[in-house]
Amino acid sequence: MQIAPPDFDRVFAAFADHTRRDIVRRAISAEEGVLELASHYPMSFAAVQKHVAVLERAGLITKQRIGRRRVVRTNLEALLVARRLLDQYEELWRARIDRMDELIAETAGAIDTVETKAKKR
Amino acid sequence: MQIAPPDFDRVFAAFADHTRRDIVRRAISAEEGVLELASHYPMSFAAVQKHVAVLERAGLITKQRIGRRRVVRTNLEALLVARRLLDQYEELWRARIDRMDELIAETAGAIDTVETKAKKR
DNA sequence: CTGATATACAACCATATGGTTGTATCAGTC
DNA sequence: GACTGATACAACCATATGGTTGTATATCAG
Repeated sequence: MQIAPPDFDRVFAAFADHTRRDIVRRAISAEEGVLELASHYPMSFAAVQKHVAVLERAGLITKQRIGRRRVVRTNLEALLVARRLLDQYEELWRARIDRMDELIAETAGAIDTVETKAKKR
Repeated sequence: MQIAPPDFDRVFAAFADHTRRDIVRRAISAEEGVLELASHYPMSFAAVQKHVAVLERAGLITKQRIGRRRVVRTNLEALLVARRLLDQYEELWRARIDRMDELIAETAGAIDTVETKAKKR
Protein backbone atom coordinates (compact mmCIF):
# COMPACT_ATOMS: atom_id res chain seq x y z
CA MET A 1 0.00 0.00 0.00
CA GLN A 2 1.09 3.49 -0.87
CA ILE A 3 0.87 6.69 1.11
CA ALA A 4 -1.06 8.56 -1.58
CA PRO A 5 0.80 9.40 -4.77
CA PRO A 6 2.52 12.77 -4.58
CA ASP A 7 0.35 15.36 -6.20
CA PHE A 8 2.77 16.77 -8.74
CA ASP A 9 0.14 19.08 -10.17
CA ARG A 10 -0.24 20.87 -6.86
CA VAL A 11 3.46 20.85 -6.04
CA PHE A 12 4.60 22.34 -9.33
CA ALA A 13 1.70 24.75 -9.46
CA ALA A 14 2.71 25.92 -6.00
CA PHE A 15 6.21 26.56 -7.28
CA ALA A 16 4.93 28.53 -10.24
CA ASP A 17 4.70 31.76 -8.29
CA HIS A 18 7.56 33.97 -7.22
CA THR A 19 6.02 34.90 -3.88
CA ARG A 20 5.38 31.29 -2.99
CA ARG A 21 8.91 30.24 -3.90
CA ASP A 22 10.18 32.98 -1.67
CA ILE A 23 7.97 31.83 1.18
CA VAL A 24 9.35 28.32 0.78
CA ARG A 25 12.88 29.72 0.87
CA ARG A 26 12.25 31.77 3.98
CA ALA A 27 10.41 28.98 5.72
CA ILE A 28 13.42 26.74 5.40
CA SER A 29 15.40 28.69 7.94
CA ALA A 30 13.16 31.28 9.48
CA GLU A 31 10.71 30.75 12.25
CA GLU A 32 8.10 33.18 11.10
CA GLY A 33 4.37 33.26 11.54
CA VAL A 34 2.06 34.15 8.69
CA LEU A 35 1.87 37.81 9.69
CA GLU A 36 5.65 38.12 9.81
CA LEU A 37 5.96 36.43 6.44
CA ALA A 38 3.38 38.79 5.01
CA SER A 39 5.45 41.81 6.03
CA HIS A 40 8.01 40.92 3.37
CA TYR A 41 5.63 41.20 0.44
CA PRO A 42 3.84 44.08 -1.23
CA MET A 43 0.39 42.63 -0.82
CA SER A 44 -2.27 42.20 1.78
CA PHE A 45 -1.99 39.80 4.67
CA ALA A 46 -4.91 37.81 3.28
CA ALA A 47 -3.15 37.37 -0.06
CA VAL A 48 -0.05 35.98 1.63
CA GLN A 49 -2.23 33.76 3.74
CA LYS A 50 -3.76 32.34 0.59
CA HIS A 51 -0.31 31.62 -0.79
CA VAL A 52 0.56 29.84 2.43
CA ALA A 53 -2.63 27.81 2.11
CA VAL A 54 -1.68 26.79 -1.44
CA LEU A 55 1.74 25.68 -0.24
CA GLU A 56 0.16 23.79 2.61
CA ARG A 57 -2.27 21.95 0.33
CA ALA A 58 0.70 21.00 -1.85
CA GLY A 59 2.44 19.62 1.22
CA LEU A 60 5.36 21.97 0.74
CA ILE A 61 4.99 23.61 4.14
CA THR A 62 3.43 22.86 7.47
CA LYS A 63 2.24 25.17 10.21
CA GLN A 64 2.98 24.66 13.85
CA ARG A 65 1.12 26.48 16.53
CA ILE A 66 3.46 28.43 18.81
CA GLY A 67 1.67 30.72 21.20
CA ARG A 68 -0.80 32.65 19.13
CA ARG A 69 1.28 32.38 15.99
CA ARG A 70 1.41 29.60 13.43
CA VAL A 71 5.02 29.16 12.48
CA VAL A 72 5.51 28.15 8.87
CA ARG A 73 8.19 25.63 7.99
CA THR A 74 8.93 24.01 4.70
CA ASN A 75 8.70 20.28 4.31
CA LEU A 76 11.89 18.82 2.85
CA GLU A 77 10.14 15.64 1.74
CA ALA A 78 7.89 17.46 -0.69
CA LEU A 79 10.86 19.31 -2.13
CA LEU A 80 12.63 16.01 -2.69
CA VAL A 81 9.59 14.46 -4.32
CA ALA A 82 9.59 17.23 -6.92
CA ARG A 83 13.32 17.02 -7.42
CA ARG A 84 13.16 13.29 -7.88
CA LEU A 85 10.74 13.67 -10.77
CA LEU A 86 13.13 16.01 -12.55
CA ASP A 87 15.93 13.57 -11.81
CA GLN A 88 13.94 10.85 -13.53
CA TYR A 89 13.61 12.95 -16.65
CA GLU A 90 17.32 13.52 -16.57
CA GLU A 91 17.89 9.78 -16.28
CA LEU A 92 15.63 9.15 -19.26
CA TRP A 93 17.70 11.67 -21.14
CA ARG A 94 20.97 9.95 -20.25
CA ALA A 95 19.50 6.58 -21.14
CA ARG A 96 18.53 7.91 -24.54
CA ILE A 97 22.01 9.29 -25.13
CA ASP A 98 23.49 5.96 -24.12
CA ARG A 99 21.24 4.17 -26.57
CA MET A 100 22.29 6.54 -29.28
CA ASP A 101 25.92 5.96 -28.46
CA GLU A 102 25.40 2.21 -28.69
CA LEU A 103 23.68 2.61 -32.00
CA ILE A 104 26.53 4.66 -33.34
CA ALA A 105 29.03 2.10 -32.10
CA GLU A 106 27.13 -0.71 -33.83
CA THR A 107 26.78 1.23 -36.99
CA ALA A 108 30.47 2.01 -37.02
CA GLY A 109 31.18 -1.72 -36.64
CA ALA A 110 28.95 -2.83 -39.48
CA ILE A 111 27.91 0.07 -41.60
CA ASP A 112 25.92 -2.04 -44.02
CA THR A 113 23.52 -3.47 -41.44
CA VAL A 114 21.67 -0.25 -41.74
CA GLU A 115 18.12 -0.91 -42.77
CA THR A 116 17.10 2.16 -40.90
CA LYS A 117 15.35 5.14 -42.46
CA ALA A 118 12.89 4.74 -45.33
CA LYS A 119 9.88 4.26 -43.08
CA LYS A 120 7.51 6.30 -45.16
CA ARG A 121 4.86 8.34 -43.42
CA MET B 1 25.76 40.07 -19.12
CA GLN B 2 23.21 37.35 -18.58
CA ILE B 3 21.21 35.35 -21.11
CA ALA B 4 17.89 36.36 -19.59
CA PRO B 5 17.04 34.96 -16.17
CA PRO B 6 15.26 31.62 -16.38
CA ASP B 7 11.55 32.16 -16.10
CA PHE B 8 10.78 29.88 -13.19
CA ASP B 9 7.14 30.91 -13.18
CA ARG B 10 6.64 29.60 -16.69
CA VAL B 11 8.76 26.50 -16.19
CA PHE B 12 7.03 25.33 -13.03
CA ALA B 13 3.62 26.29 -14.34
CA ALA B 14 4.37 24.18 -17.40
CA PHE B 15 5.14 21.23 -15.14
CA ALA B 16 1.95 21.68 -13.20
CA ASP B 17 -0.09 19.65 -15.66
CA HIS B 18 -0.07 15.90 -16.07
CA THR B 19 -0.45 15.99 -19.84
CA ARG B 20 2.43 18.41 -20.23
CA ARG B 21 4.71 16.37 -17.99
CA ASP B 22 3.91 13.36 -20.12
CA ILE B 23 4.69 15.27 -23.29
CA VAL B 24 8.04 16.25 -21.82
CA ARG B 25 8.71 12.64 -20.95
CA ARG B 26 7.82 11.39 -24.41
CA ALA B 27 9.70 14.14 -26.16
CA ILE B 28 12.89 13.07 -24.42
CA SER B 29 13.18 9.89 -26.43
CA ALA B 30 10.52 9.92 -29.10
CA GLU B 31 10.66 11.68 -32.37
CA GLU B 32 7.05 12.59 -32.63
CA GLY B 33 5.28 15.43 -34.33
CA VAL B 34 2.44 17.28 -32.64
CA LEU B 35 -0.24 15.13 -34.26
CA GLU B 36 1.44 11.93 -33.16
CA LEU B 37 1.79 13.26 -29.64
CA ALA B 38 -1.85 14.22 -29.63
CA SER B 39 -2.89 10.67 -30.42
CA HIS B 40 -1.81 9.61 -26.93
CA TYR B 41 -4.20 11.88 -25.09
CA PRO B 42 -7.97 11.96 -24.69
CA MET B 43 -8.37 15.48 -25.96
CA SER B 44 -8.47 17.37 -29.21
CA PHE B 45 -5.42 18.00 -31.33
CA ALA B 46 -5.77 21.72 -30.69
CA ALA B 47 -5.68 21.18 -26.93
CA VAL B 48 -2.45 19.21 -27.19
CA GLN B 49 -1.06 21.84 -29.47
CA LYS B 50 -1.74 24.45 -26.84
CA HIS B 51 0.07 22.35 -24.26
CA VAL B 52 3.02 22.09 -26.61
CA ALA B 53 2.93 25.86 -27.04
CA VAL B 54 3.01 26.33 -23.26
CA LEU B 55 6.01 24.03 -23.00
CA GLU B 56 7.70 25.87 -25.83
CA ARG B 57 7.19 29.27 -24.21
CA ALA B 58 8.68 27.85 -21.02
CA GLY B 59 11.69 26.71 -23.01
CA LEU B 60 11.11 23.10 -22.01
CA ILE B 61 10.76 21.83 -25.55
CA THR B 62 11.71 22.92 -29.04
CA LYS B 63 10.20 22.05 -32.37
CA GLN B 64 12.17 21.08 -35.40
CA ARG B 65 10.68 21.03 -38.82
CA ILE B 66 11.07 17.64 -40.48
CA GLY B 67 9.12 17.32 -43.68
CA ARG B 68 5.66 18.53 -42.92
CA ARG B 69 5.89 17.57 -39.29
CA ARG B 70 7.32 19.54 -36.40
CA VAL B 71 9.17 17.10 -34.24
CA VAL B 72 9.00 17.95 -30.56
CA ARG B 73 12.06 17.41 -28.40
CA THR B 74 12.60 18.36 -24.81
CA ASN B 75 15.33 20.74 -23.86
CA LEU B 76 17.59 19.30 -21.17
CA GLU B 77 18.89 22.73 -20.17
CA ALA B 78 15.48 23.92 -19.01
CA LEU B 79 15.00 20.75 -17.01
CA LEU B 80 18.32 21.34 -15.30
CA VAL B 81 17.49 24.94 -14.54
CA ALA B 82 14.40 23.83 -12.65
CA ARG B 83 16.24 21.07 -10.87
CA ARG B 84 18.99 23.42 -9.82
CA LEU B 85 16.51 25.65 -8.05
CA LEU B 86 15.21 22.72 -6.02
CA ASP B 87 18.82 21.76 -5.31
CA GLN B 88 19.42 25.21 -3.91
CA TYR B 89 16.52 24.84 -1.52
CA GLU B 90 17.94 21.54 -0.42
CA GLU B 91 21.31 23.17 0.18
CA LEU B 92 19.68 25.86 2.27
CA TRP B 93 18.08 23.11 4.26
CA ARG B 94 21.36 21.33 4.84
CA ALA B 95 23.03 24.60 5.79
CA ARG B 96 20.34 25.18 8.36
CA ILE B 97 20.76 21.72 9.81
CA ASP B 98 24.50 22.27 9.98
CA ARG B 99 23.98 25.53 11.84
CA MET B 100 21.68 23.78 14.25
CA ASP B 101 24.26 21.06 14.81
CA GLU B 102 26.92 23.64 15.50
CA LEU B 103 24.67 25.35 17.96
CA ILE B 104 23.99 22.11 19.74
CA ALA B 105 27.69 21.31 19.85
CA GLU B 106 28.48 24.71 21.34
CA THR B 107 25.71 24.39 23.83
CA ALA B 108 26.91 20.96 24.85
CA GLY B 109 30.40 22.38 25.37
CA ALA B 110 29.29 25.24 27.58
CA ILE B 111 25.77 24.74 28.71
CA ASP B 112 25.67 27.94 30.73
CA THR B 113 26.43 30.26 27.81
CA VAL B 114 22.80 29.90 26.92
CA GLU B 115 21.17 33.26 26.85
CA THR B 116 18.85 32.01 24.19
CA LYS B 117 15.08 31.95 24.47
CA ALA B 118 13.18 34.62 26.41
CA LYS B 119 12.78 36.95 23.44
CA LYS B 120 9.24 37.94 24.19
CA ARG B 121 6.88 38.65 21.31
C1' DC C 1 -3.26 22.64 -59.79
C1' DT C 2 -5.72 19.51 -56.44
C1' DG C 3 -6.08 17.13 -52.50
C1' DA C 4 -4.62 15.22 -48.22
C1' DT C 5 -1.63 15.86 -44.13
C1' DA C 6 0.35 18.54 -40.30
C1' DT C 7 0.28 22.51 -38.00
C1' DA C 8 -1.17 27.08 -36.38
C1' DC C 9 -4.31 30.25 -34.55
C1' DA C 10 -8.70 32.77 -33.31
C1' DA C 11 -13.05 32.82 -30.84
C1' DC C 12 -15.53 31.07 -27.38
C1' DC C 13 -16.78 28.99 -22.72
C1' DA C 14 -16.23 27.25 -17.93
C1' DT C 15 -13.42 27.16 -14.19
C1' DA C 16 -9.18 28.37 -11.56
C1' DT C 17 -6.05 31.87 -9.78
C1' DG C 18 -4.32 36.03 -7.45
C1' DG C 19 -5.57 39.86 -5.66
C1' DT C 20 -8.84 42.82 -2.78
C1' DT C 21 -11.97 44.03 1.59
C1' DG C 22 -14.67 42.62 5.34
C1' DT C 23 -16.02 39.58 9.07
C1' DA C 24 -15.26 35.71 12.37
C1' DT C 25 -12.51 32.89 15.45
C1' DC C 26 -9.13 32.01 18.86
C1' DA C 27 -5.16 32.51 22.07
C1' DG C 28 -2.96 35.47 25.23
C1' DT C 29 -3.00 39.94 28.34
C1' DC C 30 -5.08 43.02 31.33
C1' DG D 1 -14.95 39.29 30.86
C1' DA D 2 -12.93 42.67 27.64
C1' DC D 3 -9.13 43.99 24.45
C1' DT D 4 -5.53 43.07 21.28
C1' DG D 5 -2.85 40.18 18.22
C1' DA D 6 -2.65 36.41 14.77
C1' DT D 7 -5.08 33.82 11.82
C1' DA D 8 -8.84 32.08 9.03
C1' DC D 9 -12.34 32.44 5.70
C1' DA D 10 -16.07 34.28 2.58
C1' DA D 11 -17.41 37.31 -1.17
C1' DC D 12 -16.07 39.67 -4.89
C1' DC D 13 -13.41 41.03 -9.22
C1' DA D 14 -10.10 40.74 -13.10
C1' DT D 15 -7.35 37.87 -15.59
C1' DA D 16 -5.36 33.28 -16.81
C1' DT D 17 -6.00 28.45 -18.01
C1' DG D 18 -7.69 24.26 -20.32
C1' DG D 19 -10.77 22.76 -23.08
C1' DT D 20 -13.79 23.13 -27.38
C1' DT D 21 -14.82 24.09 -32.69
C1' DG D 22 -13.74 26.34 -36.82
C1' DT D 23 -10.74 28.41 -40.18
C1' DA D 24 -6.18 29.39 -42.35
C1' DT D 25 -1.50 28.17 -43.82
C1' DA D 26 2.22 25.19 -45.40
C1' DT D 27 4.14 20.88 -47.22
C1' DC D 28 4.16 16.81 -49.84
C1' DA D 29 1.79 13.38 -53.37
C1' DG D 30 -0.58 12.90 -57.51
